[in-house]
Amino acid sequence: MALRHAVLAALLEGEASGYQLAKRFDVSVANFWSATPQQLYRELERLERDGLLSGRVVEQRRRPNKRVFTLTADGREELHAFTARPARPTAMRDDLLVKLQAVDAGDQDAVRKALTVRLERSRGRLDLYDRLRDGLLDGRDEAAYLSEADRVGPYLTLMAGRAYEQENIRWSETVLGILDRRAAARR
Amino acid sequence: MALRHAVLAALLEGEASGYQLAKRFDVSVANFWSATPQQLYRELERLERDGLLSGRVVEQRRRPNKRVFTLTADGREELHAFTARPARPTAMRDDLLVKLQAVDAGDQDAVRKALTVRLERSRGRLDLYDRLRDGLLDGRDEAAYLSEADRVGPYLTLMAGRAYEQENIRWSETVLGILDRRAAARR
DNA sequence: TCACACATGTAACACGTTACATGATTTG
DNA sequence: CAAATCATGTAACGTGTTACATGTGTGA
Repeated sequence: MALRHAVLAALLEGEASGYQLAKRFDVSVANFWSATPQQLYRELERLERDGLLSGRVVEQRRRPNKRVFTLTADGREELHAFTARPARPTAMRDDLLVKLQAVDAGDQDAVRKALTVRLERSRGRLDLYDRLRDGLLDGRDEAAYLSEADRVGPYLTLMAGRAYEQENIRWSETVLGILDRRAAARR
Repeated sequence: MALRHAVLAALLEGEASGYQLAKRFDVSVANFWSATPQQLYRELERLERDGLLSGRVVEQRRRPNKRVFTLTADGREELHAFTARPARPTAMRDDLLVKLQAVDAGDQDAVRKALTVRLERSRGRLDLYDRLRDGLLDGRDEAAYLSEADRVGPYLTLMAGRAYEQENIRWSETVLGILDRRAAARR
């Protein structure tokens, strides 16, 4: 039941329509909670029905109208209560690692290819996170930011994403090296 | 559809019953694909029905009988084909990071508590992975192991788990430090 | 004797994914 | 003129979670 809370947490950044929320998830939230647009539309309806969000239609001239959603007081309370409930251990589910586990009985070249794709993706994400970080810091150093900012949550989750991608890059490079050496030794 | 392939990959280590497979997932597979016993029982039935596994009943004297499953030739082929299909980007879903994102509107102490629980868990997992690694290496160094072993997949995914938990430990410690300093500054 | 490990499942529900549908406007 | 972006959704299906049910054997 944490998609709800990921949505509520994302709306702390300010009101959004389903479409805008999907964008927001793509760039920053996906880092700790990924969701498809369809899930978001469904969840927004439920949250509104349950009184945790309120929606209103914004009429637009050269665009289709949109429905933007804002946290209600109940929504904020629910989010607060959620942070106090015990978190359950995270479930990892990584396609690529299943492939790597089976690499000795699988297609070596395809797995190496998949690793390079992952590596490139991680580099891209890291670049994005660095740019987002620069935007948050806005010239200040980290210590200054942390003592001035009234919200540190988004910064800390961003740093988690950065660390995760950096580790991913290091690990992928190591594994690619190992697989390449083994491939060379087999010829 | 990758639970199937995680099960097939886990059975590369040798035949297992549903119960044994659940244990195997807990200690090593959970690192890249977590699943509940219920999911495993369901999937084992499907895989047998589809001819990718064959099951046989092992009668036991002082224990309930068990059904152990083995990869069939079709199962190995399917696993090979899977390694060659494009992997999709991993979907992160982390409860704790949702809480951290909302920490400024949430219960600070509860979030710090949750972080220490996560930290302890990561330390435990890291210890486990170190012991599993020692078991695999069996006195050899990594280079010797990698050139001698006929399967490197399980070692490489284990190293992914190690790296992930190490990073988690570093990051949790940093974040706890930051939150503690902020809590102190607010008094 | 009490809790834990062995061993297998069912049922109901919640959540996530994929494909499709619609239609306007802006950018190349 | 085509492709991408804005904007919202439905339907069908596949996967994952939770609670429950059952019974034996082993070790503290």
